[in-house]
Amino acid sequence: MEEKEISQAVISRLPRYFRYLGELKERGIERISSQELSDIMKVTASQIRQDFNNFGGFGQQGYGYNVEYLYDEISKILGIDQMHQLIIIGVGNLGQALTNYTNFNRRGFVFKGAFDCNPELYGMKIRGVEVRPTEEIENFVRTNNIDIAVLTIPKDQAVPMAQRLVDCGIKAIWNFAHVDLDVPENVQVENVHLSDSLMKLSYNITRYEKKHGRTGNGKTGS
Amino acid sequence: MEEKEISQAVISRLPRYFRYLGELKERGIERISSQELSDIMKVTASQIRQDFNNFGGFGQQGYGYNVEYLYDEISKILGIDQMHQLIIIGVGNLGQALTNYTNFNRRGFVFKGAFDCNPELYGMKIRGVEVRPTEEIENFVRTNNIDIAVLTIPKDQAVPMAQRLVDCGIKAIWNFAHVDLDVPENVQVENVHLSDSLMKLSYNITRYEKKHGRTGNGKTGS
DNA sequence: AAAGTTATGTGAAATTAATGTCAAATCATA
DNA sequence: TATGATTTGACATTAATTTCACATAACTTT
Ligand SMILES: NC(=O)c1ccc[n+]([C@@H]2O[C@H](COP(=O)([O-])OP(=O)(O)OC[C@H]3O[C@@H](n4cnc5c(N)ncnc54)[C@H](O)[C@@H]3O)[C@@H](O)[C@H]2O)c1
Ligand SMILES: NC(=O)c1ccc[n+]([C@@H]2O[C@H](COP(=O)([O-])OP(=O)(O)OC[C@H]3O[C@@H](n4cnc5c(N)ncnc54)[C@H](O)[C@@H]3O)[C@@H](O)[C@H]2O)c1
Repeated sequence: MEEKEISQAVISRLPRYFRYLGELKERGIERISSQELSDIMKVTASQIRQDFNNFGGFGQQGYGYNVEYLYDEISKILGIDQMHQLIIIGVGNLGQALTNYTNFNRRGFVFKGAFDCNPELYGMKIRGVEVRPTEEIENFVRTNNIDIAVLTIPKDQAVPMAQRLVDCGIKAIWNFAHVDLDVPENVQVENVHLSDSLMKLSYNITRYEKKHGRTGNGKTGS
Repeated sequence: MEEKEISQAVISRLPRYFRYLGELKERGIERISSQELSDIMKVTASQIRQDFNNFGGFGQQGYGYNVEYLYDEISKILGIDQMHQLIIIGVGNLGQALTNYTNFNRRGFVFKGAFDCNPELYGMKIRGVEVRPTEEIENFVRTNNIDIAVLTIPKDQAVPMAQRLVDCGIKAIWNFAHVDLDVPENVQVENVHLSDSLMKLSYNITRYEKKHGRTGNGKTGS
């Protein structure tokens, strides 16, 4: 059986489809055509059909797509029909914020453990999740079938920690440290580089102002 | 003068170049060829040259690129040679984590104000930034030359809040709420959809397991 | 059940992005 | 200052992605 590789460009769009379909579902809408979805989402109907067709025909000619069915299929494609066990490494500002966020749960992402190297944090509980010393990571990952490690530690710590995670059989790393991780291909990495995102925003501000001749609000410190 | 539009694909790569150049600069390295950078960054030398050339010739034939000069030029392109004034709207888990993060400062992104609708938070200070009632947003944005609003409020609040920000002349919105904002083209939006990012990770885990036939937490186990 | 309508799925065309190639400029060196 | 090595910038080529267009299947209505 020939499984063709789906491009990441397509995958990146799936969560957005999923979100819109979830909203339609909640509003009790049963069916939708690629054209209607196109109007709502501001992407071409053609792209919508192409995207879905990568995974097989979910629609019906003359009818369109069944919202609930399509929603379920996308959730299967994304693998969020299954539970994922997470641990968080680095219980600082960002680590705590993520652990406290309840909405990941609703998509089947469950925080099972939290780890830090700061002894003062040991035993502290965040939404029922206890903070443990980093020494326990390896054992915890293995005995609790952890899929994903969330890395919210300083960047110089992230590289060796990623290696430890790889060595104890983690499946994926959600990396918030501002550094590239070099891992084998059996470990998936998704980077969230917030500074990069902010810089892109800065570029777009600058570009717009250049193009439209507004030099800005005088600013530069003041 | 004909200013050709640079594709967002190129822009997305600039912060990464910037990061690597910063590291080279700190290590005291003066010059680098596209081939050397290619080896370090794992992108083709051709793409590096092509990317830089979008903005004019920064290199010298037979020599390569001057690290510091290139670093400075990219920082100008990204607009981070200038200060940016930020406000944060929604001082919850995520809002506080972001406000506490000192590294944005070093790139010229400065938090000038924080706003929430919860009266219990008014007057609270986060790294010297005082939390104010949302009613004061409009006036604050105008009198303090705020460029960027960071939106860390629930998604149903984000849409009307974005409208208020647009109306009082904000230049950009850094949106963490899981919803698409519809704003005029003079306002730049950069979305950080963390759930989308997690779903992509989930997809890649699933894809890898499908491809390699490991259904459970079988481990790499060497 | 037939006729007309709708909207998918698909292959082809167009566009956009990435990679490969090489002449020409500059560097290093003797 | 001449020579050979290096490396960019520009252009050509290839690959990937998006859009177009339409035959075809299924729906709806009479
Ligand atoms: N907070 C933000 O808004 C933000 C934004 C962008 C990027 N980041 C990145 O996220 C990471 C965390 O940021 P933060 O603001 O939460 O930092 P933080 O200092 O608040 O927290 C870091 C935590 O990691 C722990 N730690 C350090 N080394 C460790 C190790 N080897 N093993 C386990 N725990 C360790 C520390 O004890 C601390 O509790 C950093 O890499 C930062 O660059 C954060
Ligand atoms: N915390 C996370 O890790 C995380 C992850 C992904 C997405 N998000 C998104 O970020 C946003 C904030 O998440 P959070 O975890 O910080 O939530 P939170 O509940 O901790 O904080 C939200 C804050 O916004 C304030 N608020 C609500 N409505 C407001 C309004 N109209 N004006 C001003 N302030 C208002 C609340 O009083 C609260 O202080 C949400 O949209 C959430 O979906 C958060």
